[in-house]
Amino acid sequence: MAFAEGERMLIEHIAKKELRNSSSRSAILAEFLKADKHLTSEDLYKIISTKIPTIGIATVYRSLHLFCECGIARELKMKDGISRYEPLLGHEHHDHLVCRKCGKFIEIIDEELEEIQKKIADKHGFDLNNHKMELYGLCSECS
Amino acid sequence: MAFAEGERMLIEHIAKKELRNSSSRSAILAEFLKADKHLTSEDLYKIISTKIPTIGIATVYRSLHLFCECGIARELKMKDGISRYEPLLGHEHHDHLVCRKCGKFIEIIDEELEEIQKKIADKHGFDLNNHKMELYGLCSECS
DNA sequence: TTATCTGCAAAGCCTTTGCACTTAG
DNA sequence: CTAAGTGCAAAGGCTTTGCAGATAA
Repeated sequence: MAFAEGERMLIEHIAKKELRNSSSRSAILAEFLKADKHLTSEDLYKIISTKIPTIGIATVYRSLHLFCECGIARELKMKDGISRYEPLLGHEHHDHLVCRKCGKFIEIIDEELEEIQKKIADKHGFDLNNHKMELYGLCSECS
Repeated sequence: MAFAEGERMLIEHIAKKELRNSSSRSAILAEFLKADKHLTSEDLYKIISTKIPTIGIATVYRSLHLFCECGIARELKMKDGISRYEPLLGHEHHDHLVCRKCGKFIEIIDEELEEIQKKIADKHGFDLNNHKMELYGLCSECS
């Protein structure tokens, strides 16, 4: 279960860095994992606010950064300049298909693609450890 | 030659949109194409400033947007949140290999990759018209 | 107790916009 | 002359940071 795993990863990270457990952070993590999709800091802030009305958006940002550090989340800078954060747990390494009209976001997992990426990196002597691919177009409903 | 082509594209766009020719804009275009690499607005602003000291960065931004509109340039939002603009002329459709350490930027052109992207889009009923891929890792000199 | 965590507001940073002036057509 | 282009400074929008009070250990 993603939640338990995420919680474990966060706790480990906190232990390693000698940070502290906090109820706000746990709540933010829980909501983030529950949503299980790409969220902006604002999205997450709104969700948390319904549970913890006094929370500040700075805490959301600080938590998201922490989640990225310990591998629970990944930050994506999209075309609109707004960062989105996506959970990595239970999602294999993937890319995105984005509809230019309705904004639909589809996760792609493709073996063949991964292989080619690796091949390209090798050819240029790169030691690959991350990548980002976004395909933009019109989805079947919008075209 | 990229410059002549870029100038032609800009002029056509200007004609179509009933805009006007301006010396600043031409100078910005010339420097942009001369650099022939990824530039931030700040980079380009500095370059132009040496030729036209009175120019404002707003004009650089406005020009870059125009170049993107007419297909001379493309805007890339990178991990650091700063937009970079790259010339499209004389460069086939390509992706990027980025070194996480030294920032080296390599353009990739790969037929096979393009095909797979198309295949993936088809599978999901998407009509693809754009994509962005960045592979992050360590280059041979940095690893 | 002590260092971390938090909310708040202020500051940062890149980018855009309003305005009055300039300039192309 | 008219509408687009420009520089400047101010405003925007997202994100980060400083600070004093709250909280975990």
